[in-house]
Amino acid sequence: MIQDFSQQRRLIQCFAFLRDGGEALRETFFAQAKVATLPADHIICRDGGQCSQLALVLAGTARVYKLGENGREITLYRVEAGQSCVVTASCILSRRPFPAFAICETEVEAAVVSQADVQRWLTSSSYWRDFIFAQVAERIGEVFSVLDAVLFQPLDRRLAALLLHRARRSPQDAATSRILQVTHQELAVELGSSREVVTRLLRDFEKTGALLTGRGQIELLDPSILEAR
Amino acid sequence: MIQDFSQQRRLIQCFAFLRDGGEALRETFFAQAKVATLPADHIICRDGGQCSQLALVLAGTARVYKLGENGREITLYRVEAGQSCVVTASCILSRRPFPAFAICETEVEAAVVSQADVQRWLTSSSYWRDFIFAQVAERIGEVFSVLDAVLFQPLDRRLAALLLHRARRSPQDAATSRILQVTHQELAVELGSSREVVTRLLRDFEKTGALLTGRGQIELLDPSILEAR
DNA sequence: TTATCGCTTGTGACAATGTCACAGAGCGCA
DNA sequence: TGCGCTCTGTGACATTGTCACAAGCGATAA
Repeated sequence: MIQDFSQQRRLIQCFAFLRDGGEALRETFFAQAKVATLPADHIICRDGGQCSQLALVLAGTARVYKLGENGREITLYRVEAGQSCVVTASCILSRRPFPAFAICETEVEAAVVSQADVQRWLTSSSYWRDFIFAQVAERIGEVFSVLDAVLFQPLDRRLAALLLHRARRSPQDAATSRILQVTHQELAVELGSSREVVTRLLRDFEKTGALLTGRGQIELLDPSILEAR
Repeated sequence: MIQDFSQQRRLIQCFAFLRDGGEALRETFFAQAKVATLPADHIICRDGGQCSQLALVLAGTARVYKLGENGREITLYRVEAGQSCVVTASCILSRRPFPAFAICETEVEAAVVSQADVQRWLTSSSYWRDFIFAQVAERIGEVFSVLDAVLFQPLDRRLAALLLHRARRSPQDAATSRILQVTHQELAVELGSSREVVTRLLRDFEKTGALLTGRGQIELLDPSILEAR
């Protein structure tokens, strides 16, 4: 049960289906859902584990990734405010194990909904249904892109794209947005590669003058070189 | 409209939701669906294309794959009798482009359902809903496995597993089931690798006495060697 | 029969990426 | 200052992908 008006307001802001789905949906949603806060690094679900509840993220981000036998891993996608991990939903609804790991990257605040409610609202609300299927399609699309990148894109291009993407979404002012706080290991994990390979590629980029590397940070000097990849 | 009783019977045999979902679902399904036959090699959907209808396969198999810039490709999964490509469904319901290619591997006979009906039955039938979500979860699981294999499994092991899998499902008698009719190129496409690499690995397997290769066929001599991979 | 054509297979050289082992550099902290 | 931890750098080697090209095999036409 969610009684706090400010929480209700935030949920409505984050999730359009609550805004547009009508009074009935909102009422049953607030009656049935709970808000939970998970600390950073909390493991939400293990590969092969069962999930019993669907989380709708209000704040923070969770990362969904695959872990290989050798310890290498790759990030599949992130679940951010206003989103939900619907792979969870489909696992809930078909009682299958979750096929990856999910972990809190930051502290995560989320509304938690039971399997029964997820199912019930599918019949009663077209807005909820649209939300769920939009999320399903989005995640499938993201995973397909990852697969495409892994198989068919050269790693230097993928690394360049990742650096540019990070620079774009860094929240600081223009002056510091060119300095990324990130380790080689973190980049390798995003790409599903290994740290040494990332180190080598960064050295090559550095030779061309595209960037400067330091311990735990990368300064982009000439993004156009990276864009050319 | 599907009036032919034998077609109705076959559909009910193939799809449990029609058997268990009640008279009302059956009636509306047979009233709204059509049966279509597509020739082998027919392209069902291109990468980035829109899909407007959901196909429920009655006979034959369709293959869903990703195609890279360089011409390499990888099979993601197959849609066989009793199944449906629900990635299509989620694309339909969220009006997103389909993120891969789908092609008829054999002649395919399928019941075709409009976007509106897919949506309508989600509200009206829990059996239809369960069917759709079971398919979604299954496909997601398959794609996740492919990604896992590509990133974390050595290719010789994947090739060995593929050969054993083919041998198991080959429909002939025990004597000939050890002879696979398949080209190196076809194996490469399954694995998302290249023909030369498959050729090399097969040569290595041949050296160990695990199999014999001939033009367009592979004879398994000692499956236990492959299982050890 | 022979010529020819298309598909399939074989192979060597090289490029890209992953793995392993290990060394050193930077940084916080006792 | 010295210790311990994380992060980075590097060489050697294994695996996989790419490219170029040759050869084999089987069907069909001449």
